[in-house]
Amino acid sequence: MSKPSLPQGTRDFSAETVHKRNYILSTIKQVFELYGFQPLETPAMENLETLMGKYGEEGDRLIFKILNNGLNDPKNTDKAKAGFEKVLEGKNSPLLTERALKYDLTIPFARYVAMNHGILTFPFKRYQIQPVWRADRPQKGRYREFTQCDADIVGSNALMNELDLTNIYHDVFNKLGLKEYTLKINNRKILLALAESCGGEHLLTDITIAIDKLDKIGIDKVKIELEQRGLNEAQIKSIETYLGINGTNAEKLISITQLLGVNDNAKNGIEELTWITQQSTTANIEIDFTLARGLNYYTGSIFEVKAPETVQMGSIGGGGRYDNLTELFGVAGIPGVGISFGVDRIFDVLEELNLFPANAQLGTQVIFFNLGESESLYAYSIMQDVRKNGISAELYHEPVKMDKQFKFADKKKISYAVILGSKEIEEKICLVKHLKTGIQESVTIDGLSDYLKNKISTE
RNA sequence: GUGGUUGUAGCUCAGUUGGUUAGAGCACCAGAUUGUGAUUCUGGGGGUCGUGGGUUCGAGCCCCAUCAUCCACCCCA
Repeated sequence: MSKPSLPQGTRDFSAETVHKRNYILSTIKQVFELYGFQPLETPAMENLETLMGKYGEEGDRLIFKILNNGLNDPKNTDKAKAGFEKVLEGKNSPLLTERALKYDLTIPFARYVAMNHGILTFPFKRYQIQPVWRADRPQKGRYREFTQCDADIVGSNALMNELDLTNIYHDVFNKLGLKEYTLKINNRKILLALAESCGGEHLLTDITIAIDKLDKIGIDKVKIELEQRGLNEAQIKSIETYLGINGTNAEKLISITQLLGVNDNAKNGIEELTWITQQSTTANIEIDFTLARGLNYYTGSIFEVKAPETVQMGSIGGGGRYDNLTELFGVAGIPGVGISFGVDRIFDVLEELNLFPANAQLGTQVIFFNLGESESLYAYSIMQDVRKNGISAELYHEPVKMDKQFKFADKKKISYAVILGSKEIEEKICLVKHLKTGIQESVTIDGLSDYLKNKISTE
């Protein structure tokens, strides 16, 4: 047998990592619920048909497909071969694969809303935290299995929802200690107006894909890309002017009105942006007309969250408004707006800035040293009392040299050691040693739980 | 999907133009030390050199394949 290994792009999470991830996830969850969102979970797999064609050609290629069972049954041989022929042509075939792992949380959510729109109360606010899978080539900060963390409101056009979502970002990042984040905001209607002023709505996709890369490749290369996508010099010129707008939020709104204000779509978009930035009380919101976001289903406000500039990290969250997500599943007229947190990247940022609180990684708090068979049995009964008081405790599993027991405690980052030997038992006391400072105190056995509770809470 | 990088002990790595029985530091275990973490000393366990083929008298080293890794592109979180 060969050495055990993990599939490409997947990870095991150690206790420390799980504790830290849970700290992030429970913080987000708490805020979501505070804003009236309810949880939803959907299966790991969906029917392939549900997912295909929803993420563009590239996306279809990256969906993990699940091979049907029973293909080796002789009565299925012809079907399997026919299906295989189709796959060789680059097509999918239900003869071979009917199910796939979910690729994101949005499409399964849309499917859920389409299936249940009769019984849901609108506006429907749900959050969802689950793993998704993509058959992408892994690299820095990119995995084949990763956790998405979404909140959406469907069935309402009110801009109040956008305001709520920006405040959720603010609350979450403040609770996580990431006060220097930037929430970039733009409106797809303004981009649409830009496309129209350049010659037509059909240019929207090409323009958004190109300017979405501005951050990464610079203005010159964006111009080259626009040229390759078939735009002429005058069109590129006006896009460059658009991208050059800067200043405070208020100044940007004036500039954009001068540039595109005659266009109805632009007017709407600018109105929406103005309202959101005026109502929002946080200083972290920044209008950014270069923000485009690749996903084509966005139709109104779009968001993206940047980590503080001191850390080299792409976006740690994003979202936007869409008009007709459920139309794909035959239910029209349900608009929505949503946001997403990039949990893995937030993890890396908090790690780099050392923002995890010490209690985010707490394991065992107290260890009882094992000083012999009868002593340890006595210690065990005392330990049970300590556990009843909500303090996580363990007893060293065998009577070995204290040196070894100290090292064990050290490795497990346990804060306190309780020494309870024959001498102490006789005197009805025990010695409690704080392992970081080496300070040792004598405590009565009856008072041990209270002593530890007090110590741990004031640490 | 395209191009490149790396893979040797638990960890970090060395290993000469292919040549005896593959090394170091850290970690681990035991003893010096049978109730207080250090230091020091002594001894010890650990490797099918990612995997499978090939070339060769001989392969950790060369060739092919494969798996994993990291990086860039594409795309995206």
